[in-house]
Amino acid sequence: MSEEKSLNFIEEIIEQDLQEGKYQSILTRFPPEPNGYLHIGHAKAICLNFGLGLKYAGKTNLRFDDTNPVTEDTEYVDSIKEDIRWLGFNWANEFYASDYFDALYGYAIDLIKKGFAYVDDLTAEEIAHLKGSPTEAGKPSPFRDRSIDENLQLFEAMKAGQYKDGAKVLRAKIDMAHTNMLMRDPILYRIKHAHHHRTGDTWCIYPMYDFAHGQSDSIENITHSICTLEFIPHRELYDWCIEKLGIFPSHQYEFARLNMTYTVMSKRKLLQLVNDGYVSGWNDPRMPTLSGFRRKGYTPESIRLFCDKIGVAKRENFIDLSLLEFCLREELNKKALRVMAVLDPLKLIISNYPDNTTEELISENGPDESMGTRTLPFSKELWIEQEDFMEEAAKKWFRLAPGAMVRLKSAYIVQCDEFVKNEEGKITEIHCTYFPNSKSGNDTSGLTVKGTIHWVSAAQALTAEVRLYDRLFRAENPNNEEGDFKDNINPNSLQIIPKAYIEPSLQNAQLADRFQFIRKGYFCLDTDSSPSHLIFNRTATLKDAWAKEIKKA
RNA sequence: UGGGUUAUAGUGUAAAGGUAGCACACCAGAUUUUGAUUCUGUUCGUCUAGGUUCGAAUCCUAGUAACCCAACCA
Repeated sequence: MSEEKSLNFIEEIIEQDLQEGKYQSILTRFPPEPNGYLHIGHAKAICLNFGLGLKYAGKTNLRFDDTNPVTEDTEYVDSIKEDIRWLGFNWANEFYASDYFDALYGYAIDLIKKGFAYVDDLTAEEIAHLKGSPTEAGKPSPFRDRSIDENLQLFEAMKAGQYKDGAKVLRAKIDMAHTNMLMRDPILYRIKHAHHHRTGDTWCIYPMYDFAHGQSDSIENITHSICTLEFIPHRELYDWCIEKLGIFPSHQYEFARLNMTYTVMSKRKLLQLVNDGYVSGWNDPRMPTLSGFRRKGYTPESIRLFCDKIGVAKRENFIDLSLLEFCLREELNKKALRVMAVLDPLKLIISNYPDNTTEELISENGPDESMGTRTLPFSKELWIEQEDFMEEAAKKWFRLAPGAMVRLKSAYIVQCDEFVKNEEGKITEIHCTYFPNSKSGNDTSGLTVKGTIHWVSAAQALTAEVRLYDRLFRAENPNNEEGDFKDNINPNSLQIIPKAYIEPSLQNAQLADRFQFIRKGYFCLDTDSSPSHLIFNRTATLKDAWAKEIKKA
């Protein structure tokens, strides 16, 4: 029953490289910039890079691309490491582009000496202006032809801190008329008198991405440097640097980043949601960040499965959020402990059940027998779900209604005799008769019912806060809509139920536990929870055929 | 208007000249002490127009569309 899975285009390249003996083994890297938290799009890149290392008996480095001290911080470094470990991957080495600042500086000197780089005194605006446009060639800077000695001197003075931010830059000398804008004398080094999270105040000049990334790959002997599509134009410059410097030739390959429905993936936008208070933080369960998914109750396995299913290719993609949810349910369905919780309570009184009596019933913890059983208290007064009763039964209604019978999960069959309504027209109580010989597992009543509902014994029920999450955006693609993406935020993305009734066994719930509140969804403890104030997050709903039925009508 | 990249069911992703397959979603049904799970089935696709070939998603020609590139961000 082995299912042969076809290779993605990067695996094909690797297998060919290995076959031809171009490399004995492969080395990949995951290169985040520590200026934000990792999101589900990063998970795709992580699974790809680390997965390749694992699949081909190679290795993968974690390298922080920390060349811009202004936006970077150790808070992000720590969160990124935590998230990668949580996803289940181990890096061979933890490196930083800042580890290579000396080497990079040396490379710059080398380029100057070879006549391939020069110091430019122009302002940012002037440089941009002379750069031309995609359809219009650029013009050379008046400083382009400085002598090698002068460039050397000036660059050293830059490093020594003799100039203010922006006063000078080091540029590559390539071709101001190049069709690739990036090749029009790109900036290699800029002056930033800023404190770096690792090198402190040692440097006041910092290399640009294009002068750091490829060389860092090269220094580490990365064989396959995998990045997203928008870096395609950079490859020419990547290769140019490696060639002019005569260093180890790493190669860059590009794949399409992940896009997903009902969310945004850009770090800039996520940062905005955090800073402007639309969410409680980077790890808000509505965020597409890995820390958000973790808090919401997603498992690393489900995210890895998702990354496996979406594939790797070069074309733009827009993945349905439901695929992620499918992967989640796929796993949780097998693992989650089944328990009962009533979120929107309605009192059910069993008229013919003895007063002041509690019965211990046995219920299975999950579909797999190995998950065992537990006992549940059952008594005369129960809480059931408001939505499980209908005053006038709809078509195909299997639940409670006047005269209707249902099975109380793991307990008895009851029949509704009457109900009580308050002045506002809200149903407050329903009265039933139970059939003593219909006890679950020992049913001799001969009755058959179509519906089974969950319940909690009122006397023994615990209370808990329950947080119900929905998608953060109401538009399938918030980026495509008119106006600001934030205008499309779903106003009902979080619904807090301050007092839900839950079965007593939940008192001992642990953070790592995964539950299915029967018929209501998958839930887990929130990090804010405490034994005296339990808080549960809804990880995902269950598929709901009845909800669909209603929609149709 | 220059350069680059990509086009296969609704969404993804396979098929390396030889039966267009798989997953999710959708729809219909069976089972069910969760209207869950599980199982079965239906519908739906090669960007367009030409050409080569016994045979084209695949090769050729010409179009078209989408995305990326003019940060001292990565």
